[in-house]
Amino acid sequence: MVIDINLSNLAGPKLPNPPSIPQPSLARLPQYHHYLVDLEARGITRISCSQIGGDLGYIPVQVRKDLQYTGIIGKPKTGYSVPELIRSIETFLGWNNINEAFLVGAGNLGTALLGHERFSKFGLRIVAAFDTDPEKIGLWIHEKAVLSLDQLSDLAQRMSVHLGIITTPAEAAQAVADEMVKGGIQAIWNFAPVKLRVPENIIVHNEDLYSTLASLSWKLARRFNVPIQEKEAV
Amino acid sequence: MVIDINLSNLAGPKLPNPPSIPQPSLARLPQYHHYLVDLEARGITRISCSQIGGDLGYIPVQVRKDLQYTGIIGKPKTGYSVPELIRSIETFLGWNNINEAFLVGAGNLGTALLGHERFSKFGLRIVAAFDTDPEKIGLWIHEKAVLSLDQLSDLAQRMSVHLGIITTPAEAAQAVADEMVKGGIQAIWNFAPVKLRVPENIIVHNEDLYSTLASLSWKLARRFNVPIQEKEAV
DNA sequence: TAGATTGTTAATCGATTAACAATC
DNA sequence: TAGATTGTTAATCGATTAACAATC
Repeated sequence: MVIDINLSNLAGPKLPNPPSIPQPSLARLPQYHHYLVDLEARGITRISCSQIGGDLGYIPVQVRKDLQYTGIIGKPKTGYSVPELIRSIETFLGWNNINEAFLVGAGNLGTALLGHERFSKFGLRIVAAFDTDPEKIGLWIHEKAVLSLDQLSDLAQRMSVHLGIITTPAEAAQAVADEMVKGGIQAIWNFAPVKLRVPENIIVHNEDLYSTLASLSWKLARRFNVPIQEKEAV
Repeated sequence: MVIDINLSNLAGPKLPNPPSIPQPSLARLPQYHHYLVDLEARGITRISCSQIGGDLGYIPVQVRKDLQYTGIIGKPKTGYSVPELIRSIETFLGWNNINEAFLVGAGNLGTALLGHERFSKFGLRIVAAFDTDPEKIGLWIHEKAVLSLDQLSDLAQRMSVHLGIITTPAEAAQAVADEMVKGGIQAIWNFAPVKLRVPENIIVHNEDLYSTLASLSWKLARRFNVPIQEKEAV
């Protein structure tokens, strides 16, 4: 048995924790999961990579590689056990252990996330919201209290909440992130269109709607405004 | 002058329209844009790649390559003109021409997007919402009417709306996409965690929150449950 | 057994980074 | 001019895909 403990966490300017799975593979796992849960509901117990790939639009090898990262072992000729595969993905992603989270920014988007019950199936429970607007502080949104941002770092420490969600305007995001770090929060899910400056060891994931919007509008513009590109001849 | 018209749009199983800019670069452009607008507001008129990179956490070459795709030309020694660069990015992304969009799924997330005024600065105007829930049809959310999904394809054609936003539950998403395609919609911004099956020529971008959540929970789990990986010795 | 499917190693492809030339 | 910075070509790196071996 080979035990492989990675302690390179504290140093390293580029790889704070060399991921043993490529980011794109990681991002595809929930998609397989969703698909498999649906299969299971329909009573299907075994599945092959080609079948999964065919249904989701990937080539079989890619599916196989992705699934292998979760540690699943398939049987030649018959494929994988659907329930086993589901459990394997859930365990791998840590969806069995609930992460409690604080959300900052009780605007439209924040409210939407607070009301998203389904997150609890995927290891996420938002336990409280925070804001700086006195009109919002004291409200309850989807059964969660809206507290003053001042209380965040203290409460995060006392409740050992280690996940923070930022749904504030861009201008406020950095200050919120600073508060979160002060409170010992380990990971930040950032919906504000800003690159946050945080210590090395804090995990940050951006959900930047404007990036997607940029791609969409570029492609639409390209399609409608006839794709002509001018270049100065040399 | 070299004119380069790309007509490979209709065929090609892999490259429906070979992008002349890598997807990651495209996704970074809005970030530069945001940063530059802020600079401009502070009265700064010229900027170098190393400065931008230093502030946003990229190396200078990468910034330079990204910006070059927009067609901007800089001056050695002095860098780029801030206002020119802003305009260059906006033109490149097509943010000057407004895209009108239909949104389907007037739940929490849909409501949040309907209320997001800032989108209009980035070429997006959501003109109406749709739903199948009779309780919602007829309502007005953030000054936009909620109509019956039945009306979508007809209205999309008559108003030549070519962008659709899906904020329905996973189960409903495919049917909605089908309606959109029927109505002649060209591009879909999909927030449902499902891989949509649409014709080749339809542009689809997924905003899959569960992908991000997967990454976050995997990394958190990895951090807290001591990163030990067992492998069977050979 | 034969053949389908997993598992694994090698080749390809695209994005990032490095090295260097051009220019103000 | 000298030096900073852009522009461009080459090298590197990581993810995807192809080729093939192992196995039920």
